[in-house]
Amino acid sequence: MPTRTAAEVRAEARQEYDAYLATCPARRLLDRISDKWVSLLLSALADGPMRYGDLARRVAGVSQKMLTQTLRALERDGLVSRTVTPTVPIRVDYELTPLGETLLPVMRAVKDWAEQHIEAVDAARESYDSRADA
Amino acid sequence: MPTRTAAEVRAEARQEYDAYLATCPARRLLDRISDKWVSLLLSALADGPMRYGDLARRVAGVSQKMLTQTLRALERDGLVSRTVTPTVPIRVDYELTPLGETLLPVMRAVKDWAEQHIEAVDAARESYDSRADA
DNA sequence: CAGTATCCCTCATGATACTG
DNA sequence: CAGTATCATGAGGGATACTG
Repeated sequence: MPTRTAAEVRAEARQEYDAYLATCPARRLLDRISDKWVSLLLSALADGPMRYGDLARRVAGVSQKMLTQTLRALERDGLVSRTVTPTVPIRVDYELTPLGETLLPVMRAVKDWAEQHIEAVDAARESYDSRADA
Repeated sequence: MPTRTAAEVRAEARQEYDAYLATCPARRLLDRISDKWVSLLLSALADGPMRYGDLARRVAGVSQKMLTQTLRALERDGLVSRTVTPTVPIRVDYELTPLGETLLPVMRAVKDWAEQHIEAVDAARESYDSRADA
């Protein structure tokens, strides 16, 4: 009789794995940029600084909660800067940091692959589905 | 009195937005590669074909459900090929397709950015948190 | 060996309402 | 204007058990 069951061994492997994912740089970057709203906000900010309300309008469909939450995360990671002007009414500007700007080429690489190969993916998908339907 | 409330307008914007996201090539690629297990499987397969059980061991921590589900999705998208050898016991090999291999440079670009800039991100995060804690 | 089927539960997101 | 707080839901993912 083993000291640990197969399930226990796998559970432990998963924990180690999660710990690895939490520290793996590439994984962390993927998690960050693949967030639903991040790429939209970054590309909106690529054109220059924007106010909170401008972003809300530009990225129509985002809730206040997610807009704030996403911007805070980007600010925390040093990718976006937040500037408060304590006028009345208050004014807050968001802007890409130099670090944030270095991310744009990576986003572009993703976009380029997608635009070049998405048709092949769609064709493969259609082919797969037609086989499955048969 | 407006025909549509602000909430209705936003709800409609979200729908249009979701439709846009569903077709946007770059978005779809991001969704695909940022899936929790995809990058692991792709890099495992980058070294050559692997059997189902090999992948399960190599990517320790993945459940059978997610392993199968992820492989099926990759196969459907034409990124991975699945070859069944109906011996007893059955044997199934997975392998990157040529299309799947074109994805590796993109993954490398992500990895390179991460390795070059992750320290800056960590520093920003620490700085942000120490401010917040104050 | 390589899956499929089922249940369950957490977490992320969104809607809504309120505030400095 | 630019948020914060609270609540609800639903989809993703895991554990477990079963199968060709």
